[in-house]
Amino acid sequence: MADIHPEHAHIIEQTKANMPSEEILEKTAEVFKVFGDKTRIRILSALSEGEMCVCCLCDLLEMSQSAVSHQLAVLKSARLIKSRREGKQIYYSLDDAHIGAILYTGISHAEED
Amino acid sequence: MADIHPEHAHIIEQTKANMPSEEILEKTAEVFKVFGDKTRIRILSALSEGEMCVCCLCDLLEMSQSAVSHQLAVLKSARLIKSRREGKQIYYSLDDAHIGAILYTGISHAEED
DNA sequence: AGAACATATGAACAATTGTTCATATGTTCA
DNA sequence: TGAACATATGAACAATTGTTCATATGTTCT
Repeated sequence: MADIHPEHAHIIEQTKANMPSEEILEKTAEVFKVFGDKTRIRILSALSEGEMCVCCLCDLLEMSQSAVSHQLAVLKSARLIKSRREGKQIYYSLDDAHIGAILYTGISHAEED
Repeated sequence: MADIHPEHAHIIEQTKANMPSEEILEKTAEVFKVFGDKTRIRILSALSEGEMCVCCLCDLLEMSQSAVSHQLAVLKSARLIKSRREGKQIYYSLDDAHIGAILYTGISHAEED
């Protein structure tokens, strides 16, 4: 770690003062981390069309029930999706509109260039 | 993988047809993956205040020059940031306004509840 | 109650990732 | 040109992560 240049000290302090707390930055990274997996993005993208049961997701994604369930658990514990039981099946959907907005922002960025 | 229920086949096809291509979904996950690390979020958050040289970032984040440089390389190759040399120092900044928007969306979500 | 179905979950393993250490590259100034 | 400074980069290692396999839980229907 290099020495602090006196003329930079002000900028550093100023920037530090304006940044969100470490706790918020940590939480932010955790949220993005959950979005940062192809399987989970596929699930979220599917659910952005409407709620869907686990077996539909398995068929749609062509993945094992176990793999899908594990990722659904990750998404749910991060509160990106919620579930509702109807008889034997469990339907998942995006937790709120905010999630769709984050997803859409990321997809838009990926679609550029 | 369970058998496809006939009454679900339509929903599955419909959803699949509306989803972005696998390539886009893959790219989307990759972008979020880059956002999904605390050190990189801290760097992006600092840069959202304005451009900053590497040594300032090291001081601000209280991290080694090597660790910061490695993450700057990751951010740059994902085109989330860009750089500009001025003498011995190299200044980094967010690549475009879109990056700040994605960051802000994530931070807002983390700030809720 | 028991069979069949839908989903969840624990353990294990391969693959990926972030940091550290050591060193290389590129710039300025004497 | 050589010393000092600013940044980049390769190798190595620990830690984290996603999938598979096996099995458990919970629901419906007869």
